Amino acid sequence: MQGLFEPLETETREGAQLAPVVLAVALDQTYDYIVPAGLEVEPGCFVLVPFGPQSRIGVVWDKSVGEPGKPVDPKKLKVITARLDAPPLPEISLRFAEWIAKYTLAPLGMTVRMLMSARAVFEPQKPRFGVTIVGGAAEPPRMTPARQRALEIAADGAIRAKAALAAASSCSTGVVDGLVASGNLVEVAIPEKRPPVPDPCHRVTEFSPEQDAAVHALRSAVDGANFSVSLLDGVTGSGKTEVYFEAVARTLERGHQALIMLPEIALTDQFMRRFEARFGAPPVEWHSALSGPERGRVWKQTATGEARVVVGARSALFLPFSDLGLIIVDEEHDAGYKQDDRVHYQARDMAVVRGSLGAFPVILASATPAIETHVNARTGRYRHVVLPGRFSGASLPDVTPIDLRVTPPDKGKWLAPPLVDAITKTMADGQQSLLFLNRRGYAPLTLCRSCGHRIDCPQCTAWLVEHRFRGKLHCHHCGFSIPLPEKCPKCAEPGSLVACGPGVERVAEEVAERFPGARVALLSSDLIPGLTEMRDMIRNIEAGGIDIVIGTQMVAKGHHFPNLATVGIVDGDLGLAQGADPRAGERTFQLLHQVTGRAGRALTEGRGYVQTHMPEHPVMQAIISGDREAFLEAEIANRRKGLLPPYGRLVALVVAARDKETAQLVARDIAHRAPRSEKIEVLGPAEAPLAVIRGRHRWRLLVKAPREIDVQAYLRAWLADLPPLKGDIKLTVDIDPYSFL
DNA sequence: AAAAGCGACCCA
DNA sequence: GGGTCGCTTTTC
Repeated sequence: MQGLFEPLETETREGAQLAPVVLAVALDQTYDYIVPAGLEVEPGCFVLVPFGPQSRIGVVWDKSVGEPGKPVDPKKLKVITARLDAPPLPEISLRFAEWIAKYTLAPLGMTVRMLMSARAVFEPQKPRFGVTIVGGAAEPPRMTPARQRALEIAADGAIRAKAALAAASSCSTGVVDGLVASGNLVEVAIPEKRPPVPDPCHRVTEFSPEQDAAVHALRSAVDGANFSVSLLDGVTGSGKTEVYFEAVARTLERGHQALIMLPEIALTDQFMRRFEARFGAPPVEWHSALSGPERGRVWKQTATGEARVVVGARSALFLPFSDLGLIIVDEEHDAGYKQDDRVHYQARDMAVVRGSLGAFPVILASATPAIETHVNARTGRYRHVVLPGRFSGASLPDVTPIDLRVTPPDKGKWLAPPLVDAITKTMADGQQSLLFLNRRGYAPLTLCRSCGHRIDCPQCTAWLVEHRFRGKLHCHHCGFSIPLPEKCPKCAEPGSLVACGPGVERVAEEVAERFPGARVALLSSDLIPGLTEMRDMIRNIEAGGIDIVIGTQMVAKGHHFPNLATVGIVDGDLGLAQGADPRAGERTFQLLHQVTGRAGRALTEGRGYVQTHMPEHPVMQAIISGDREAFLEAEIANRRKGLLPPYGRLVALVVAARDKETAQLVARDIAHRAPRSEKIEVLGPAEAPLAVIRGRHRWRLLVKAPREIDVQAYLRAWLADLPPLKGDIKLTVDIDPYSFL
């Protein structure tokens, strides 16, 4: 609900009214501006203001922020140029921006920037034009078959875009233009189309008794009309989506908006169809693939309340919802919810904050909840809603380890004999197989057989990855690429370069050799040009048009392939090597569990195979036995012992500079200046595992604090006393880091 | 975040 | 002297 804020009280001595304004720049304070006579501004509204030599858009705030007590020189005060007619931000959005800025130590201007992500909202909107029939006009002087067809289609009086009418009557837009010239059609503005309204009663879903209990629990959370967090915990295929749809339905019945967050937009197509089946209308989408005008439209619709249900990526959290009453975070364990550029925030945790500010329930859903979420559910901070078993009688796949020490693949090959046999059998049964390898490209390393040179990135500490389909070597950290060289760049020996190790492209090559008749789909983000192509491919797989799917982690998430019987994990050990990352085990478990869970979701019995060099590793044991609880116990005990999240808090500080010594010295100096504290540990500096990115050397510090400590206050005190950073030195602060590279 | 300000350096 | 380059400072 858009409430009225406290009135603005600041005034100059001459009596002119002042308004504090936050600008979308990296500054942590408001700037006061004179409100010209006759202009009405209220907190949350957007204004155009002069800022130094430039003109910028800002948000009128409801109080001064930063630089306390310092009176502004009245001569410096400038006047607001204009008020923009974009809908003002609701008060909760201002509080949310402040909260995140405080928590992440980002400047307020940067979190406000996230509230202004739809630039089109601030530009004068140009209506789109279309054509419609003119009643009673005389027949055009030269009637042609094409003109005839166009007029017949336009006869219903609807307004259509020129291109749409031309396509419908299979002619060029020239024909349409001709009819406009002859006066039979007229150009009119196309009215903004309103989003269709989802109907909570459109179709009633049949639930099993277990599901019914979960539905009831979530509905009562919505009816509680207050802040609460529920963990909806159920294996893949247990019907989580349909269950939380009922909470959405209840929210709609109570007249509030709902937000459903998904980690990956590629997932949305199947999701949209399920949503539409339940509610009779699609939800409003929000993600990075939207065009500028589309973003503007959605942004406005959330502000006016026309958008009832939004499905979106993490940035949807910053839409100006007028009356949000529920957030669902699907696949809540997914690391994609952590944003690691500009403002470092964890969208799942910020969704909980948003719920608390808006006094409404938040539902976290996952088959493999994050350890943090688990602990919160166990200690009663979150409600734990469990969905046991798979729906429609299908069982979870059996997972068989393939010990690569016992049955290794042939030399230069990557699929071990037992996995090849399983795929052969699956094909013979007319079912689908999925091969998973979380590595893009053809080979992660190219080396020279003659001189031993390994081709690395000139500006990062990383090997160049061969992408054979594109004929290039790429750096996955900075975007550097070179054409695939013919000879060694070091010793110039021709034909001496060899590809080492597998990427998905190489697995696809092996599959094509071994199964010449198979229809193969290769799903890797760098090989798919856009959202449409991705969706077409997924639909093709669903429809059974593919025998073997090969993919990176984008196939692990959420898809439902009814005919998929066998899942093979090419390298189960891949994620476990990341030594310093306390979440490596958990993440590998989640990923492997999600991938193997793709098999046998319909009626077929699913089978999973994990190729590994260490079948005795606890993560592998947990995957093989399916004993999630035992694994969780061990991980939780581990976290508690090591004071790792959620029992302790981590903050990563990274110092980066072009010069290695400078970066190291500054990092050491910063560590040295850390305020003494008995409870807080400052580790490092140590050279980052990815020591150089884009030519900048990086040194890391890790701060470890007990949960109850106000780590932000500690950091603020520490960083405020630091001498200003000179030159190209950059310091980034990452509260609750997810990446340890 | 972006532009103005300012000093260091280069050149003929 | 004029001009450019790169770093620092300022923005109500």
